[in-house]
Amino acid sequence: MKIATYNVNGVNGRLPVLLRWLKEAKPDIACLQELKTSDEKFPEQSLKEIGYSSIWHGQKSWNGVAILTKDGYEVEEIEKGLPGDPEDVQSRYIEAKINGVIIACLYLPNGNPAPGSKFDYKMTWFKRLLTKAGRLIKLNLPVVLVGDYNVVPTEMDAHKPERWVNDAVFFPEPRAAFQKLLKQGWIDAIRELYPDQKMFTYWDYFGNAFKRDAGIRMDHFLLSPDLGKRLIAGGIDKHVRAWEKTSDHAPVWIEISGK
DNA sequence: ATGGCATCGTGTCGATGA
Repeated sequence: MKIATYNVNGVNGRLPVLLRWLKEAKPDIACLQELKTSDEKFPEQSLKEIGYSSIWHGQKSWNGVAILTKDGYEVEEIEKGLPGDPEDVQSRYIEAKINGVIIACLYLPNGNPAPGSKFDYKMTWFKRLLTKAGRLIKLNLPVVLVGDYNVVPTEMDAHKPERWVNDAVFFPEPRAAFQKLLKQGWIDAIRELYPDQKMFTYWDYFGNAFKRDAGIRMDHFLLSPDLGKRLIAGGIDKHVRAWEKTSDHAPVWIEISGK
């Protein structure tokens, strides 16, 4: 089973790129972030026409997450919105059970400018995620905690770490929180497959960042321990970042053995 | 220290992102 994640940065503006990538990559499950659309304007029909069913948690203009599945899979929606703060109106979390696997699709707050209130929100959200992740891993079920974490875990995950030291994605606090997730037992799938390689999932639009390969790795697949044993392949669809009208992120995918 | 570039909305610029 192939599972992918893609921060589309506007699902309607990006629709041609999204459809082209789906037809090419053919993931069984695709988790999307930064839909930037209200629920009403989610392009359900266009995705249906190429064989994907969707569940989504949208929000006008900002944020938004979705889980797409190839027709034929049964999707049991579990939750929209991350628990822990009823006042939080931002759409950044959606969870479903598909084919016996719990898929938690998330878009962690960026947190810039840091320090400040947005950074505080990032860390509060991260603490709620740690609580949620701790509960999920205790279920002893196959779980995928996947999406745009807005965290560059280590220096190896940045082309030029110095460029990011004043950015919330590279601040010590979110990096420490990411390490806490790993300590819970989650496996960073891409790092597991490529322990020594610089692997990027995001490149700035400006300064020819993609051509210079001046990227960072912020989109992550965290796998529950049992799923980690079923990990057989994974990668980054870097070529998609070179397409016309493309997102600043590239899709990331993994292949899990079994049904 | 800043901007670079791109998205969305009801706009022709501001807010947001990273």
